Amino acid sequence: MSAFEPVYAIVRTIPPGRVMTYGQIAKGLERPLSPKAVGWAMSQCPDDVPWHRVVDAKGTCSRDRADPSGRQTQRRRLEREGVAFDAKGRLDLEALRFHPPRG
DNA sequence: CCATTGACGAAGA
DNA sequence: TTCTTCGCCAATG
Repeated sequence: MSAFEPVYAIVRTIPPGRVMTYGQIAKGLERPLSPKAVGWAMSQCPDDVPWHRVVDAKGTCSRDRADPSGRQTQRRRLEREGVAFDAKGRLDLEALRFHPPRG
């Protein structure tokens, strides 16, 4: 099993149509990591994690280097949940950012 | 152990 | 607003 389960646990709490950023997750952890570490964790997340609900701090989709198609997949999945993107391919973080309970 | 890479973030120009 | 630079933690060679 992965040592990043706390990261996956948080991502799994994000409801459909909502998003979180890598940095937000990183700081929200009981034992905080760097946003890069969270990105690495997500790169090998299990299949039951809604990875598409995690975007960068600018509200844009990620992964355009490893798998160019993945970026489209993420956007498609989010749009399917009702998330709207602007002309620059960004979403409204202030409105869509999910704030998980800390307990 | 050192250097490079990776689904990032904030600050400076 | 876009691009560059540095910092960050973990994995890989």
